[in-house]
Amino acid sequence: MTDSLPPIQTTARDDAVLKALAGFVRQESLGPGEKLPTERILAERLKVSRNTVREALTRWEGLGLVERRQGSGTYLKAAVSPDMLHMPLTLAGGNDFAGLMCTLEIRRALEAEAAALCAIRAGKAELAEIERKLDIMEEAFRTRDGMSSEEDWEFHQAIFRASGNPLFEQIIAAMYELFHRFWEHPLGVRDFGHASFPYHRTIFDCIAAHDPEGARREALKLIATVEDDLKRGAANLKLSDRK
Amino acid sequence: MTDSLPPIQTTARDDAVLKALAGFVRQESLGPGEKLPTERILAERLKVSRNTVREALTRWEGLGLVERRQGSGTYLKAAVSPDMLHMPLTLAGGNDFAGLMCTLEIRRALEAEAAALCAIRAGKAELAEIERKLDIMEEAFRTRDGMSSEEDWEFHQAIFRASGNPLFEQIIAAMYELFHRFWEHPLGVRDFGHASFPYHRTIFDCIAAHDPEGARREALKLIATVEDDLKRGAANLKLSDRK
DNA sequence: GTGCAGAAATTGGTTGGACCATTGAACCAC
DNA sequence: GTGGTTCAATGGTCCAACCAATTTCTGCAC
Repeated sequence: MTDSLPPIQTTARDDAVLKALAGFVRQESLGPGEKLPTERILAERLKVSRNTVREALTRWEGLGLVERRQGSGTYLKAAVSPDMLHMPLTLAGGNDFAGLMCTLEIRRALEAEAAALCAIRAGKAELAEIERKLDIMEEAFRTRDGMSSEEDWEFHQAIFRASGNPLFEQIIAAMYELFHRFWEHPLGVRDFGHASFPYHRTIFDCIAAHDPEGARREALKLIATVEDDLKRGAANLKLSDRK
Repeated sequence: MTDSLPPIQTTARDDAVLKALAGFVRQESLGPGEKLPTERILAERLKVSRNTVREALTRWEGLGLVERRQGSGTYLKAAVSPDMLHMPLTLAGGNDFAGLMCTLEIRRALEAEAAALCAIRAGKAELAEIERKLDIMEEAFRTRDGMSSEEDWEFHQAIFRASGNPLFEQIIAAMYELFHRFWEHPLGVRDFGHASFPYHRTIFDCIAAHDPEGARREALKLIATVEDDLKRGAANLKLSDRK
Protein backbone atom coordinates (compact mmCIF):
# COMPACT_ATOMS: atom_id res chain seq x y z
CA MET A 1 0.00 0.00 0.00
CA THR A 2 1.22 3.45 -0.79
CA ASP A 3 0.08 4.83 2.46
CA SER A 4 1.71 8.15 3.03
CA LEU A 5 0.76 9.94 -0.12
CA PRO A 6 -1.01 13.22 0.07
CA PRO A 7 -2.68 14.12 3.31
CA ILE A 8 -2.81 17.32 1.34
CA GLN A 9 -3.66 20.53 3.00
CA THR A 10 -6.71 21.80 1.21
CA THR A 11 -7.89 23.80 4.19
CA ALA A 12 -6.14 25.96 6.72
CA ARG A 13 -6.03 29.01 4.57
CA ASP A 14 -5.98 31.55 7.36
CA ASP A 15 -3.50 29.52 9.35
CA ALA A 16 -1.19 29.66 6.39
CA VAL A 17 -1.71 33.40 6.27
CA LEU A 18 -0.72 33.75 9.91
CA LYS A 19 2.34 31.59 9.40
CA ALA A 20 3.41 33.65 6.45
CA LEU A 21 2.77 36.83 8.37
CA ALA A 22 4.76 35.59 11.36
CA GLY A 23 7.60 34.79 9.01
CA PHE A 24 7.35 38.25 7.49
CA VAL A 25 7.46 39.89 10.91
CA ARG A 26 10.51 37.87 11.77
CA GLN A 27 12.29 38.60 8.52
CA GLU A 28 11.67 42.31 8.77
CA SER A 29 12.43 42.26 12.51
CA LEU A 30 9.27 44.18 13.31
CA GLY A 31 8.70 45.00 16.95
CA PRO A 32 5.76 46.20 19.02
CA GLY A 33 4.24 49.41 17.75
CA GLU A 34 5.32 48.92 14.18
CA LYS A 35 2.88 48.83 11.35
CA LEU A 36 2.02 45.79 9.30
CA PRO A 37 1.19 45.84 5.61
CA THR A 38 -2.36 46.80 4.82
CA GLU A 39 -4.99 44.12 4.45
CA ARG A 40 -5.26 44.80 0.74
CA ILE A 41 -1.54 44.45 0.21
CA LEU A 42 -1.42 41.21 2.17
CA ALA A 43 -4.36 39.82 0.22
CA GLU A 44 -2.67 40.62 -3.04
CA ARG A 45 0.78 39.35 -2.08
CA LEU A 46 -0.45 36.12 -0.50
CA LYS A 47 -2.92 35.50 -3.28
CA VAL A 48 -5.86 35.14 -0.95
CA SER A 49 -9.01 37.10 -0.50
CA ARG A 50 -8.99 40.12 1.73
CA ASN A 51 -11.67 38.42 3.78
CA THR A 52 -9.32 35.57 4.57
CA VAL A 53 -6.65 38.01 5.62
CA ARG A 54 -9.19 39.67 7.86
CA GLU A 55 -10.14 36.41 9.56
CA ALA A 56 -6.50 35.69 10.21
CA LEU A 57 -5.88 39.15 11.63
CA THR A 58 -9.03 38.85 13.71
CA ARG A 59 -7.50 35.83 15.39
CA TRP A 60 -4.32 37.71 16.17
CA GLU A 61 -6.33 40.62 17.41
CA GLY A 62 -8.22 38.31 19.74
CA LEU A 63 -4.94 37.10 21.12
CA GLY A 64 -3.80 40.61 21.76
CA LEU A 65 -0.93 40.36 19.32
CA VAL A 66 -2.13 43.06 17.03
CA GLU A 67 -4.21 46.21 17.12
CA ARG A 68 -6.29 47.51 14.27
CA ARG A 69 -7.00 51.18 13.88
CA GLN A 70 -9.56 52.07 11.29
CA GLY A 71 -8.27 54.60 8.83
CA SER A 72 -4.74 54.12 10.07
CA GLY A 73 -3.55 50.55 9.82
CA THR A 74 -2.74 47.40 11.74
CA TYR A 75 -0.02 47.57 14.34
CA LEU A 76 1.92 45.00 16.28
CA LYS A 77 1.12 45.05 19.97
CA ALA A 78 3.50 42.36 21.17
CA ALA A 79 6.54 40.49 20.00
CA VAL A 80 5.53 37.72 17.65
CA SER A 81 7.58 34.77 16.54
CA PRO A 82 6.61 31.82 14.34
CA ASP A 83 6.93 29.27 17.14
CA MET A 84 5.03 30.86 19.96
CA LEU A 85 2.29 29.26 21.92
CA HIS A 86 -1.18 30.70 22.36
CA MET A 87 -3.39 29.66 25.20
CA PRO A 88 -6.29 31.90 26.05
CA LEU A 89 -7.27 31.67 29.70
CA THR A 90 -10.97 31.80 30.33
CA LEU A 91 -12.60 32.57 33.62
CA ALA A 92 -16.34 32.15 33.91
CA GLY A 93 -17.90 35.03 35.77
CA GLY A 94 -14.78 37.15 35.95
CA ASN A 95 -16.55 40.05 37.55
CA ASP A 96 -17.42 38.52 40.83
CA PHE A 97 -15.53 37.98 44.02
CA ALA A 98 -14.72 34.36 43.24
CA GLY A 99 -13.00 35.34 40.01
CA LEU A 100 -10.80 37.84 41.78
CA MET A 101 -9.83 35.27 44.38
CA CYS A 102 -8.84 32.89 41.58
CA THR A 103 -6.42 35.36 40.11
CA LEU A 104 -5.13 36.21 43.55
CA GLU A 105 -4.28 32.58 44.20
CA ILE A 106 -2.29 32.47 40.99
CA ARG A 107 -0.60 35.63 42.00
CA ARG A 108 0.30 34.23 45.39
CA ALA A 109 1.96 31.23 43.80
CA LEU A 110 3.87 33.21 41.21
CA GLU A 111 4.73 36.20 43.32
CA ALA A 112 6.28 34.11 46.07
CA GLU A 113 8.33 32.02 43.67
CA ALA A 114 9.41 35.02 41.62
CA ALA A 115 10.52 36.92 44.70
CA ALA A 116 12.58 33.95 45.85
CA LEU A 117 14.18 33.46 42.44
CA CYS A 118 14.81 37.16 42.23
CA ALA A 119 16.63 37.11 45.56
CA ILE A 120 18.91 34.43 44.15
CA ARG A 121 19.54 35.84 40.71
CA ALA A 122 19.10 39.60 40.70
CA GLY A 123 22.27 41.45 39.82
CA LYS A 124 23.21 44.97 40.68
CA ALA A 125 21.43 46.51 37.72
CA GLU A 126 18.20 44.65 38.44
CA LEU A 127 18.36 45.54 42.11
CA ALA A 128 18.83 49.20 41.27
CA GLU A 129 15.86 49.09 38.92
CA ILE A 130 13.63 47.47 41.51
CA GLU A 131 14.64 49.99 44.14
CA ARG A 132 13.97 52.82 41.72
CA LYS A 133 10.42 51.55 41.19
CA LEU A 134 10.04 51.13 44.92
CA ASP A 135 11.09 54.72 45.58
CA ILE A 136 8.68 55.99 42.97
CA MET A 137 5.91 53.92 44.49
CA GLU A 138 6.57 55.09 48.02
CA GLU A 139 6.68 58.68 46.86
CA ALA A 140 3.36 58.30 45.06
CA PHE A 141 1.94 56.64 48.14
CA ARG A 142 2.93 59.54 50.35
CA THR A 143 1.71 62.24 47.97
CA ARG A 144 -1.57 60.74 46.85
CA ASP A 145 -2.18 58.82 50.05
CA GLY A 146 -2.54 55.25 48.91
CA MET A 147 -3.71 55.47 45.35
CA SER A 148 -0.50 54.23 43.80
CA SER A 149 -1.80 51.31 41.75
CA GLU A 150 0.21 52.06 38.64
CA GLU A 151 3.49 52.52 40.47
CA ASP A 152 2.77 49.52 42.66
CA TRP A 153 2.23 47.41 39.59
CA GLU A 154 5.52 48.53 38.06
CA PHE A 155 7.37 47.53 41.19
CA HIS A 156 6.00 44.00 41.05
CA GLN A 157 6.66 43.85 37.35
CA ALA A 158 10.28 44.75 37.93
CA ILE A 159 10.60 41.81 40.33
CA PHE A 160 9.05 39.43 37.83
CA ARG A 161 11.37 40.69 35.16
CA ALA A 162 14.40 40.25 37.38
CA SER A 163 13.41 36.69 38.25
CA GLY A 164 15.32 35.54 35.19
CA ASN A 165 12.28 33.71 33.89
CA PRO A 166 10.26 35.55 31.25
CA LEU A 167 7.28 33.27 31.76
CA PHE A 168 6.47 34.88 35.10
CA GLU A 169 5.99 38.25 33.51
CA GLN A 170 4.05 36.84 30.58
CA ILE A 171 1.59 34.94 32.71
CA ILE A 172 1.07 37.78 35.12
CA ALA A 173 0.70 40.17 32.19
CA ALA A 174 -2.20 38.10 30.92
CA MET A 175 -3.98 38.74 34.18
CA TYR A 176 -3.01 42.38 34.41
CA GLU A 177 -6.47 43.48 33.33
CA LEU A 178 -8.18 41.52 36.02
CA PHE A 179 -5.86 42.62 38.78
CA HIS A 180 -6.38 46.21 37.87
CA ARG A 181 -10.11 45.86 37.72
CA PHE A 182 -10.40 45.68 41.45
CA TRP A 183 -7.34 47.76 42.10
CA GLU A 184 -9.01 50.70 40.41
CA HIS A 185 -12.37 49.70 41.81
CA PRO A 186 -11.67 49.46 45.52
CA LEU A 187 -14.90 47.67 46.32
CA GLY A 188 -15.81 50.25 48.89
CA VAL A 189 -12.69 49.68 50.91
CA ARG A 190 -11.35 53.16 51.31
CA ASP A 191 -7.85 52.35 52.44
CA PHE A 192 -7.40 49.53 49.95
CA GLY A 193 -3.74 48.71 49.59
CA HIS A 194 -2.64 50.53 52.71
CA ALA A 195 -2.03 47.33 54.62
CA SER A 196 0.19 45.87 51.92
CA PHE A 197 2.36 48.96 51.66
CA PRO A 198 5.14 48.19 54.15
CA TYR A 199 5.75 44.74 52.70
CA HIS A 200 7.00 46.18 49.44
CA ARG A 201 10.03 47.51 51.25
CA THR A 202 10.57 44.34 53.24
CA ILE A 203 10.40 42.24 50.08
CA PHE A 204 13.00 44.43 48.49
CA ASP A 205 15.24 44.23 51.54
CA CYS A 206 15.18 40.44 51.43
CA ILE A 207 15.90 40.41 47.71
CA ALA A 208 18.77 42.84 48.16
CA ALA A 209 20.13 40.63 50.94
CA HIS A 210 19.85 37.61 48.62
CA ASP A 211 17.54 35.91 51.08
CA PRO A 212 15.16 33.80 48.98
CA GLU A 213 13.08 32.37 51.78
CA GLY A 214 12.71 35.76 53.41
CA ALA A 215 11.56 37.27 50.13
CA ARG A 216 9.07 34.45 49.70
CA ARG A 217 7.74 34.95 53.20
CA GLU A 218 7.28 38.70 52.80
CA ALA A 219 5.63 38.26 49.41
CA LEU A 220 3.17 35.84 50.96
CA LYS A 221 2.42 38.36 53.70
CA LEU A 222 1.75 41.02 51.10
CA ILE A 223 -0.67 38.83 49.18
CA ALA A 224 -2.36 37.89 52.43
CA THR A 225 -3.08 41.52 53.21
CA VAL A 226 -4.51 42.05 49.75
CA GLU A 227 -6.64 38.99 50.24
CA ASP A 228 -7.92 40.42 53.52
CA ASP A 229 -8.75 43.72 51.88
CA LEU A 230 -10.59 41.85 49.19
CA LYS A 231 -12.62 39.88 51.68
CA ARG A 232 -13.49 43.01 53.60
CA GLY A 233 -14.57 44.58 50.32
CA ALA A 234 -16.73 41.58 49.53
CA ALA A 235 -18.32 41.79 52.96
CA ASN A 236 -19.04 45.46 52.42
CA LEU A 237 -20.58 44.70 49.07
CA LYS A 238 -22.81 42.03 50.52
CA LEU A 239 -23.86 44.44 53.22
CA SER A 240 -24.73 47.19 50.79
CA ASP A 241 -26.56 44.72 48.58
CA ARG A 242 -29.19 44.14 51.21
CA LYS A 243 -29.50 47.83 52.02
CA MET B 1 -5.78 68.37 33.32
CA THR B 2 -8.88 66.29 32.72
CA ASP B 3 -7.10 63.04 32.48
CA SER B 4 -9.82 60.48 32.77
CA LEU B 5 -11.58 60.92 29.47
CA PRO B 6 -12.22 57.43 28.18
CA PRO B 7 -12.31 56.97 24.43
CA ILE B 8 -15.90 56.86 23.31
CA GLN B 9 -17.33 53.74 21.79
CA THR B 10 -18.91 54.33 18.42
CA THR B 11 -18.74 50.98 16.71
CA ALA B 12 -18.50 47.44 17.95
CA ARG B 13 -20.43 45.38 15.49
CA ASP B 14 -18.88 41.96 16.07
CA ASP B 15 -18.72 42.54 19.80
CA ALA B 16 -22.42 43.14 19.75
CA VAL B 17 -22.85 39.90 17.82
CA LEU B 18 -20.91 37.99 20.45
CA LYS B 19 -22.91 39.56 23.22
CA ALA B 20 -26.15 38.64 21.54
CA LEU B 21 -24.90 35.14 20.91
CA ALA B 22 -23.81 34.73 24.51
CA GLY B 23 -27.25 35.84 25.58
CA PHE B 24 -28.79 33.35 23.20
CA VAL B 25 -26.69 30.52 24.56
CA ARG B 26 -27.70 31.45 28.07
CA GLN B 27 -31.37 31.72 27.24
CA GLU B 28 -31.44 28.37 25.48
CA SER B 29 -29.20 26.85 28.15
CA LEU B 30 -26.88 25.39 25.57
CA GLY B 31 -24.00 23.34 26.89
CA PRO B 32 -20.76 22.01 25.42
CA GLY B 33 -21.28 19.87 22.35
CA GLU B 34 -24.51 21.48 21.35
CA LYS B 35 -24.99 23.11 18.01
CA LEU B 36 -25.45 26.80 17.46
CA PRO B 37 -27.52 28.36 14.73
CA THR B 38 -26.15 28.54 11.22
CA GLU B 39 -24.03 31.49 10.22
CA ARG B 40 -26.64 32.40 7.66
CA ILE B 41 -29.42 32.23 10.21
CA LEU B 42 -27.46 34.37 12.66
CA ALA B 43 -26.70 36.92 9.98
CA GLU B 44 -30.36 37.15 9.07
CA ARG B 45 -31.69 37.28 12.64
CA LEU B 46 -29.13 39.79 13.88
CA LYS B 47 -29.47 41.90 10.75
CA VAL B 48 -25.76 41.87 10.07
CA SER B 49 -23.69 40.50 7.26
CA ARG B 50 -22.63 36.90 7.35
CA ASN B 51 -19.12 38.25 7.18
CA THR B 52 -19.54 40.01 10.48
CA VAL B 53 -20.94 36.88 12.04
CA ARG B 54 -17.91 35.00 10.79
CA GLU B 55 -15.48 37.46 12.33
CA ALA B 56 -17.26 37.17 15.64
CA LEU B 57 -17.25 33.38 15.52
CA THR B 58 -13.60 33.43 14.51
CA ARG B 59 -12.85 35.24 17.73
CA TRP B 60 -14.71 32.64 19.77
CA GLU B 61 -12.98 29.90 17.88
CA GLY B 62 -9.62 31.44 18.69
CA LEU B 63 -10.63 31.48 22.35
CA GLY B 64 -11.47 27.80 22.16
CA LEU B 65 -15.09 28.40 22.99
CA VAL B 66 -16.46 27.03 19.77
CA GLU B 67 -15.61 24.54 17.09
CA ARG B 68 -16.57 24.86 13.45
CA ARG B 69 -17.07 21.83 11.29
CA GLN B 70 -17.44 22.49 7.61
CA GLY B 71 -20.60 20.96 6.21
CA SER B 72 -21.88 20.23 9.66
CA GLY B 73 -22.19 23.32 11.79
CA THR B 74 -20.73 25.29 14.67
CA TYR B 75 -20.64 23.62 18.05
CA LEU B 76 -20.03 24.84 21.56
CA LYS B 77 -16.80 23.53 23.02
CA ALA B 78 -16.99 25.05 26.47
CA ALA B 79 -19.47 26.68 28.76
CA VAL B 80 -20.03 30.25 27.75
CA SER B 81 -21.63 32.99 29.79
CA PRO B 82 -22.16 36.63 28.94
CA ASP B 83 -19.84 37.88 31.66
CA MET B 84 -16.81 35.69 31.27
CA LEU B 85 -13.34 37.04 31.15
CA HIS B 86 -10.62 36.20 28.66
CA MET B 87 -6.91 36.52 29.23
CA PRO B 88 -4.99 35.59 26.13
CA LEU B 89 -1.72 34.01 27.19
CA THR B 90 1.01 33.95 24.59
CA LEU B 91 4.28 32.34 25.51
CA ALA B 92 7.43 32.78 23.52
CA GLY B 93 8.52 29.19 23.19
CA GLY B 94 12.15 28.55 23.79
CA ASN B 95 12.99 25.08 22.57
CA ASP B 96 16.22 24.88 24.46
CA PHE B 97 17.17 23.66 27.87
CA ALA B 98 16.77 27.07 29.44
CA GLY B 99 13.20 27.27 28.20
CA LEU B 100 12.48 23.94 29.74
CA MET B 101 13.81 25.05 33.09
CA CYS B 102 11.60 28.11 32.87
CA THR B 103 8.49 25.99 32.51
CA LEU B 104 9.66 23.90 35.41
CA GLU B 105 9.95 26.94 37.65
CA ILE B 106 6.40 27.89 36.83
CA ARG B 107 5.36 24.35 37.52
CA ARG B 108 7.07 24.43 40.88
CA ALA B 109 5.19 27.57 41.88
CA LEU B 110 1.81 26.34 40.69
CA GLU B 111 2.15 22.71 41.65
CA ALA B 112 3.02 23.52 45.23
CA GLU B 113 0.19 26.01 45.62
CA ALA B 114 -2.34 23.78 43.89
CA ALA B 115 -1.42 20.80 46.04
CA ALA B 116 -1.84 22.90 49.18
CA LEU B 117 -5.20 24.30 48.05
CA CYS B 118 -6.28 20.85 47.02
CA ALA B 119 -5.49 19.51 50.48
CA ILE B 120 -7.76 22.18 51.91
CA ARG B 121 -10.64 21.95 49.48
CA ALA B 122 -10.81 18.51 47.91
CA GLY B 123 -13.99 16.63 48.74
CA LYS B 124 -14.57 12.94 48.71
CA ALA B 125 -15.36 12.76 45.01
CA GLU B 126 -12.23 14.70 44.05
CA LEU B 127 -10.08 12.57 46.35
CA ALA B 128 -11.45 9.40 44.79
CA GLU B 129 -10.74 10.72 41.30
CA ILE B 130 -7.18 11.64 42.19
CA GLU B 131 -6.55 8.27 43.76
CA ARG B 132 -7.96 6.55 40.69
CA LYS B 133 -5.50 8.41 38.47
CA LEU B 134 -2.74 7.59 40.91
CA ASP B 135 -3.54 3.87 40.76
CA ILE B 136 -3.59 3.93 36.99
CA MET B 137 -0.27 5.71 36.94
CA GLU B 138 1.38 3.33 39.35
CA GLU B 139 0.09 0.38 37.38
CA ALA B 140 1.46 1.82 34.15
CA PHE B 141 4.74 2.51 35.90
CA ARG B 142 5.05 -1.11 37.00
CA THR B 143 4.08 -2.61 33.65
CA ARG B 144 5.97 -0.38 31.29
CA ASP B 145 8.78 0.41 33.69
CA GLY B 146 8.80 4.15 33.95
CA MET B 147 7.32 5.38 30.70
CA SER B 148 4.09 6.65 32.18
CA SER B 149 4.17 10.26 31.12
CA GLU B 150 0.57 10.33 29.96
CA GLU B 151 -0.81 8.79 33.11
CA ASP B 152 1.52 10.90 35.20
CA TRP B 153 0.13 13.99 33.56
CA GLU B 154 -3.43 12.97 34.23
CA PHE B 155 -2.66 12.57 37.90
CA HIS B 156 -1.32 16.07 38.16
CA GLN B 157 -4.21 17.39 36.14
CA ALA B 158 -6.64 15.84 38.58
CA ILE B 159 -4.96 17.70 41.42
CA PHE B 160 -5.13 20.98 39.58
CA ARG B 161 -8.77 20.40 38.78
CA ALA B 162 -9.53 19.68 42.43
CA SER B 163 -7.77 22.85 43.56
CA GLY B 164 -11.02 24.70 43.04
CA ASN B 165 -9.34 27.26 40.80
CA PRO B 166 -9.74 26.66 37.07
CA LEU B 167 -6.85 28.95 36.22
CA PHE B 168 -4.32 26.47 37.60
CA GLU B 169 -5.32 23.82 35.13
CA GLN B 170 -5.37 26.20 32.21
CA ILE B 171 -1.98 27.72 32.88
CA ILE B 172 -0.36 24.40 33.54
CA ALA B 173 -1.85 23.08 30.30
CA ALA B 174 0.11 25.78 28.51
CA MET B 175 3.27 24.70 30.33
CA TYR B 176 2.55 21.14 29.31
CA GLU B 177 2.46 22.18 25.68
CA LEU B 178 5.83 23.86 26.00
CA PHE B 179 7.13 20.82 27.83
CA HIS B 180 6.08 18.47 25.09
CA ARG B 181 7.71 20.48 22.40
CA PHE B 182 11.00 19.54 23.89
CA TRP B 183 9.85 16.08 24.75
CA GLU B 184 10.66 14.51 21.39
CA HIS B 185 14.25 14.02 22.46
CA PRO B 186 14.48 11.75 25.50
CA LEU B 187 17.58 13.61 26.63
CA GLY B 188 19.45 10.38 27.00
CA VAL B 189 18.27 9.87 30.55
CA ARG B 190 16.99 6.36 30.48
CA ASP B 191 15.30 6.25 33.85
CA PHE B 192 13.73 9.67 33.54
CA GLY B 193 10.91 10.05 36.00
CA HIS B 194 11.91 7.16 38.21
CA ALA B 195 13.08 9.39 41.01
CA SER B 196 9.87 11.39 41.10
CA PHE B 197 7.66 8.31 41.26
CA PRO B 198 7.28 7.79 45.02
CA TYR B 199 6.34 11.42 45.65
CA HIS B 200 3.09 11.03 43.75
CA ARG B 201 1.81 8.75 46.48
CA THR B 202 3.11 10.95 49.29
CA ILE B 203 1.47 14.01 47.76
CA PHE B 204 -1.80 12.16 47.60
CA ASP B 205 -1.48 11.01 51.18
CA CYS B 206 -1.01 14.57 52.39
CA ILE B 207 -3.96 15.77 50.32
CA ALA B 208 -6.14 12.97 51.64
CA ALA B 209 -5.08 13.88 55.18
CA HIS B 210 -5.97 17.52 54.45
CA ASP B 211 -2.43 18.57 55.26
CA PRO B 212 -1.72 21.60 53.03
CA GLU B 213 1.85 22.25 54.09
CA GLY B 214 2.74 18.59 53.78
CA ALA B 215 1.29 18.47 50.28
CA ARG B 216 3.25 21.57 49.36
CA ARG B 217 6.44 20.07 50.73
CA GLU B 218 6.04 16.79 48.84
CA ALA B 219 5.14 18.59 45.62
CA LEU B 220 8.31 20.64 45.92
CA LYS B 221 10.32 17.46 46.41
CA LEU B 222 8.79 15.98 43.28
CA ILE B 223 9.65 18.99 41.17
CA ALA B 224 13.16 18.96 42.60
CA THR B 225 13.74 15.40 41.39
CA VAL B 226 12.46 16.28 37.92
CA GLU B 227 14.79 19.23 37.93
CA ASP B 228 17.68 16.95 38.82
CA ASP B 229 16.79 14.52 36.04
CA LEU B 230 16.64 17.39 33.63
CA LYS B 231 20.04 18.68 34.64
CA ARG B 232 21.54 15.23 34.30
CA GLY B 233 19.98 15.03 30.86
CA ALA B 234 21.47 18.35 29.89
CA ALA B 235 24.89 17.19 31.07
CA ASN B 236 24.52 14.05 28.96
CA LEU B 237 23.59 16.12 25.97
CA LYS B 238 26.56 18.37 26.36
CA LEU B 239 28.77 15.32 26.66
CA SER B 240 27.41 13.69 23.51
CA ASP B 241 27.71 16.93 21.63
CA ARG B 242 31.46 16.83 21.81
CA LYS B 243 31.62 13.18 20.83
C1' DG C 1 -38.88 -3.83 4.67
C1' DT C 2 -33.61 -3.48 4.28
C1' DG C 3 -29.44 -1.80 2.69
C1' DC C 4 -26.81 0.95 0.14
C1' DA C 5 -25.21 4.05 -3.59
C1' DG C 6 -26.01 8.34 -5.57
C1' DA C 7 -28.38 12.79 -5.66
C1' DA C 8 -29.65 16.85 -3.21
C1' DA C 9 -29.65 19.98 0.48
C1' DT C 10 -27.04 21.99 4.26
C1' DT C 11 -23.14 24.36 6.14
C1' DG C 12 -18.74 26.34 6.89
C1' DG C 13 -14.73 28.31 3.76
C1' DT C 14 -13.33 31.45 0.17
C1' DT C 15 -13.63 34.84 -3.35
C1' DG C 16 -14.24 39.42 -5.52
C1' DG C 17 -16.17 43.63 -5.54
C1' DA C 18 -18.47 47.44 -3.61
C1' DC C 19 -19.36 51.09 -0.28
C1' DC C 20 -18.99 53.37 4.44
C1' DA C 21 -16.40 55.58 8.48
C1' DT C 22 -12.32 56.98 10.34
C1' DT C 23 -7.79 58.62 10.12
C1' DG C 24 -3.95 61.37 8.85
C1' DA C 25 -1.44 64.16 5.79
C1' DA C 26 -1.27 67.86 2.53
C1' DC C 27 -2.98 72.15 1.55
C1' DC C 28 -4.96 76.59 2.16
C1' DA C 29 -6.78 80.76 4.10
C1' DC C 30 -6.38 83.76 8.19
C1' DG D 1 1.16 78.97 14.02
C1' DT D 2 -4.13 78.09 14.00
C1' DG D 3 -7.91 76.33 12.28
C1' DG D 4 -10.51 74.41 8.49
C1' DT D 5 -10.94 71.71 3.98
C1' DT D 6 -9.86 68.27 0.85
C1' DC D 7 -8.45 63.89 -0.30
C1' DA D 8 -6.27 59.52 -0.41
C1' DA D 9 -5.38 55.49 2.47
C1' DT D 10 -7.18 52.00 5.57
C1' DG D 11 -9.97 49.19 8.39
C1' DG D 12 -15.19 47.85 8.88
C1' DT D 13 -19.26 46.14 6.73
C1' DC D 14 -22.05 44.38 3.23
C1' DC D 15 -23.54 41.49 -0.78
C1' DA D 16 -23.74 37.74 -3.94
C1' DA D 17 -21.82 34.23 -5.53
C1' DC D 18 -19.15 29.72 -5.62
C1' DC D 19 -16.27 25.84 -3.43
C1' DA D 20 -15.69 21.82 -0.28
C1' DA D 21 -17.04 18.89 3.36
C1' DT D 22 -20.87 16.88 5.56
C1' DT D 23 -25.42 15.37 6.28
C1' DT D 24 -29.84 14.00 4.69
C1' DC D 25 -32.89 12.29 1.51
C1' DT D 26 -34.19 9.39 -2.36
C1' DG D 27 -34.82 5.56 -5.00
C1' DC D 28 -33.36 1.34 -6.66
C1' DA D 29 -31.95 -3.47 -5.95
C1' DC D 30 -32.72 -7.36 -3.13
